[in-house]
Amino acid sequence: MDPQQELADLLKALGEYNRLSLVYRLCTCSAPQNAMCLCDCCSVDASVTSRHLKVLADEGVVEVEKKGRERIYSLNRKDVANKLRTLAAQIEGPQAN
Amino acid sequence: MDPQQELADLLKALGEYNRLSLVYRLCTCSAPQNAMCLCDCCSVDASVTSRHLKVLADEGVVEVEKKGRERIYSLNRKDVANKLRTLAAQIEGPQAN
DNA sequence: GACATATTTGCACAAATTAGCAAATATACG
DNA sequence: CGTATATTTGCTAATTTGTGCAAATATGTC
Repeated sequence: MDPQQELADLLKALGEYNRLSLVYRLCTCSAPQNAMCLCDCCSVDASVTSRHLKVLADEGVVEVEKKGRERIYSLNRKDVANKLRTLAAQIEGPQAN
Repeated sequence: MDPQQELADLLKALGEYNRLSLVYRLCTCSAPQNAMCLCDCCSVDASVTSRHLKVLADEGVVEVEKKGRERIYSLNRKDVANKLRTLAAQIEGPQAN
């Protein structure tokens, strides 16, 4: 797919309050979390959290691992950070002073 | 306003294809551009470009300067780049290796 | 098997978003 | 003043998005 479209989709995925809350939550937790635990950080129905997490997973922001009846989520830290930094560098332009 | 909400709004502003096109266009142009020139990079009506530029301006992504009947747009390079890098650092977490 | 917990899915709905077109506004220029 | 160019604004339509609730699915436990 168009890389620009992919980046736009990533930014859109991050650009929603509750999804960003989920990401922040995963940032600060050293251990991966299951969906119900993550559900606490945004005051919405569990089904909504489930859908938000799916969006984040589809965009590669989070990784999912099945563990019994739970889904354990963790951040794709390096990958997302690199994409954001690449964009930052492009926006900042050649001169870095 | 809630800083998390502000960041979400910034990311949402960047997370739309045509707006991201405008940002990229402003990235690569060394000189600031007026709206009609910027209009070329996304195949939409001028009024749509105008609205997209307003969104970007409201989020502090671009600066506007009136010059005659034109509006000259330029990127807030440092500011946007810093915000993206801050988020990248948070997502990446403590270990930077 | 019966039941509890975790998560997803179907459906409905309200709100937000994007887009286009025509009209309005602002400014330059003859 | 009349006209051309640049940009914004009002209106509308189509689409997407976020949400909640109930039902379905998946898995663990007794």
